[in-house]
Amino acid sequence: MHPIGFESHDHRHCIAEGVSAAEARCAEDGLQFTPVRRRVLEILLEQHRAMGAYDILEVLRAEGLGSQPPVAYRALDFLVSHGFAHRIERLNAFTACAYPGADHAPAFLICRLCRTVAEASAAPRAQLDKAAAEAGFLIERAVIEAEGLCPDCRNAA
Amino acid sequence: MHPIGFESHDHRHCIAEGVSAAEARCAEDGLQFTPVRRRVLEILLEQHRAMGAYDILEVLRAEGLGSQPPVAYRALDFLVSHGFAHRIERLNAFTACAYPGADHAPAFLICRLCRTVAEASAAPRAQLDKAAAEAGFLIERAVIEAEGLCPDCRNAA
DNA sequence: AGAGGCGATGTTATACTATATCAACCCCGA
DNA sequence: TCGGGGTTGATATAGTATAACATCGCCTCT
Repeated sequence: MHPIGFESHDHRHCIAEGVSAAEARCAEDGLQFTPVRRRVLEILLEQHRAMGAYDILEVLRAEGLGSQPPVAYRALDFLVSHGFAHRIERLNAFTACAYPGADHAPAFLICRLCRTVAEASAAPRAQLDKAAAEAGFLIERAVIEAEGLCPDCRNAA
Repeated sequence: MHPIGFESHDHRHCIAEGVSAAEARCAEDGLQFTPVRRRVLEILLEQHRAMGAYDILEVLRAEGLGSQPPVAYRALDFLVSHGFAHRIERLNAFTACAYPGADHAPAFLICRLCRTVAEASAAPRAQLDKAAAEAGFLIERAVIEAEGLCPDCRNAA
């Protein structure tokens, strides 16, 4: 409900919590939290920003963790499919999940200038679910993405 | 509110209405409804489906209306920016607007099998607006896209 | 120990989506 | 007639994503 991403906060906490939540879930579910996967999650967690797969690949390459697109895409697919990260469709980019562990239908507030992404957890889905049910449509996955200006860029402009 | 796209209907009506609404708005606002733009809108209107820019380009090419990507993208940009069509971020594709003329924030129900797209007009935005306002975020544009199975594909499966 | 399966990674190649750039054209109004 | 705005034509290139196949390490079953 309350979006995470704009207000100042102890960001080391976000990183630590994101990594350890993923670690725990992987241990619990028998998933492999490999070095590449861990590092990609860390890269995403370093900022509340959307990053393209090729931005991430550049970092991996510099660190000797892989140099070809599939390396980045595979790690991102893993993170997204297990809820540790989200894909921002509007930007063809990715961001770390701000509510790791919570089973949630996220809504994103995306700044078009600095690409900061805030994540609100409780998506306003009531009407959408109702419309879908009436139409006989089975929703498997819904994305809500709002684009605009974050508080900082708003002030700067 | 009520989604358009799945139930059987007189589809010629959709096409006629879509084209004539665009025609009227262009005349009113001094916009040029050129042959390429008209044809692209017609192509989109022919089905309640998301089509990629290159799918459209293929049709244009076969009809001698243009053969290079910018032709399709320019026409699509025009249609989208004036509300005659929508971009489906999830699919990197486009669909004709089902409520031409109405000023609306659309929500989409996208079938992952047949790519049929239904459009619901009244987006459930109250909570999103509230969260954004609290965060000091200025929403300029919001997309809601639900992916799943349409009634037909659901029955088939 | 050896065989086989499974998931992850390495690597090459290629497909798909989108835009920058500049030239040509057309219509209209000054 | 000249110039400007908007549209189109055409070439090139940028950006995003996946297919396909080889290899490796690990675990298990025998």
